[in-house]
Amino acid sequence: MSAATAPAASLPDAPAFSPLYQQIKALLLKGLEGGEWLPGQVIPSEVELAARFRVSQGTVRKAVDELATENVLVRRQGKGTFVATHAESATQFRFLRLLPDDGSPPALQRRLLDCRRMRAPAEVARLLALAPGEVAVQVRRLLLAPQGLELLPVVLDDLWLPGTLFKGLTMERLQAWRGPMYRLFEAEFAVHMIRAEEKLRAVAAQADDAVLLAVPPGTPLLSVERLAYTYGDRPVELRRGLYHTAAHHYRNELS
Amino acid sequence: MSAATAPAASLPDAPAFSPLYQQIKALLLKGLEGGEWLPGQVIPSEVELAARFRVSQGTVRKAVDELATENVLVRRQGKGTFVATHAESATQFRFLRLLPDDGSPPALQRRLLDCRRMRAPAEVARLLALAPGEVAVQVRRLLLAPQGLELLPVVLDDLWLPGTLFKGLTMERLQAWRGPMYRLFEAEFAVHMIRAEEKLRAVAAQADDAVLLAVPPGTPLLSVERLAYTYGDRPVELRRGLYHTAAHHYRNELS
DNA sequence: ACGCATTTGTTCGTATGTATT
DNA sequence: TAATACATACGAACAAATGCG
Repeated sequence: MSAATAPAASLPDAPAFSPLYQQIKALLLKGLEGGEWLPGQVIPSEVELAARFRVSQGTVRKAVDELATENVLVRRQGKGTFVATHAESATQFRFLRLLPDDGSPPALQRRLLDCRRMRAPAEVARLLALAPGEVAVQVRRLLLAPQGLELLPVVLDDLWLPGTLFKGLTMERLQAWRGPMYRLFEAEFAVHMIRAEEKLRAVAAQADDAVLLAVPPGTPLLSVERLAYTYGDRPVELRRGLYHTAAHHYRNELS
Repeated sequence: MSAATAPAASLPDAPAFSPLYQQIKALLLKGLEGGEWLPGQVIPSEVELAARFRVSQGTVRKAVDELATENVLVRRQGKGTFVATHAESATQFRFLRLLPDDGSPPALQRRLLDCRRMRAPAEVARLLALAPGEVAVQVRRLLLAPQGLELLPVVLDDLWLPGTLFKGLTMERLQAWRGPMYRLFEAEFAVHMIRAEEKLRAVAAQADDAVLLAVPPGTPLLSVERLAYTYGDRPVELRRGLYHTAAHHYRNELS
């Protein structure tokens, strides 16, 4: 966006200029990345930040505004500005787009299938920007929806996480945890997901997946491949979900 | 969000208070809805608007800012603020999320299959907020992607439009049109899509759809049901797309 | 090629309103 | 009630991009 009128030669693509509020925004992000303020905590008030960075309150405000619209920060009038967290029920379903067709609120239960450490397969390593052969944690789980008196499997999730970041993530630890998984990652491993990219396609259920999802082999399933990022655009989770969309759908808003 | 501290009784949920800039925003939207400024045109400068509405430039600015982040307006430094349009190549693919797996830019060709006027089926009428039995226009088309030297069908689209708004929309008219369909709607029927909701699921190809998409019956397809809205949250298009996701995927960004 | 007017973009400052504790 | 925080609103000045004479 910036270097449209850049000199025709030499300089690769120098930023060369950045508005003050963008610089402040970058500084705030650095603070968040460095753990100066943790998810759920208040950051200093606008006047304090203005004093610290030697800019006007309005400039701080503009930086915070952008971080708030990106869901990195949350403003609360009269209380302060907080680091976003996956703890609150409001933000609970920020990354879950699967809804029941009947319009009822999502109410999925977890069933943990597996959790193991291993060398990351080449493709996984590439997407997570790991060195070849580096260790990764793989997690498998089912999400089940109440259907009358029963629980029917709806989602089969496969997760890959960098082993260095998730030391000590075990089956027991996951099993014991109540609450959103991303909240566990925040609280126990200091990894906070702020953004994700998803690729969706329709696929046919393989034999083994079909068993777990309790559908006939060949049943059309929605495949959702997610790459989730922390601060600094670092990919830290690869997730492959298979959604059975008989009584649920993936909702998206375009604008 | 507003009436959290409202008096416990009588009033249902009165807005009771709206910031100035929100009122200005509403006035701008009314102007857009009324056709005072058409897609692609400039709106008055910030100072002019400030004078007209008797508020400060900063207040106008905040209203315009919000409309710009909603993609209703587009700001261009040094030139002015413009009404968003589906004409420009930049916004061309705003509502198209299907991308080739190989990362190449989307390059889909159209093939019109059908265009007819008829009474809207009950379900279509309900979603488009039409009176029962009201006339609707149905359009069918294929989107094809170049694959080597051939063209392979990738998307089968089924559209429903309110008949009263789209008088004179014929097969010939569609056939003759070069450019985005939403641009045709803007230019010829004064209907501008600003927002859409999509519901995605995986389905098996029916016999007739399979023929058109050149896939075996039962092939998993991505079903995308879109409801598109104009100003004032009026639904004006129902679209059901079937995507063959063998070499393409639906991309989504979460934040 | 240059400068000028216009328009949005950035930055500052100040005052007041509203929500929370 | 008072203090603190974010929210709204105004005003002013300069920078950067654009288009025109």
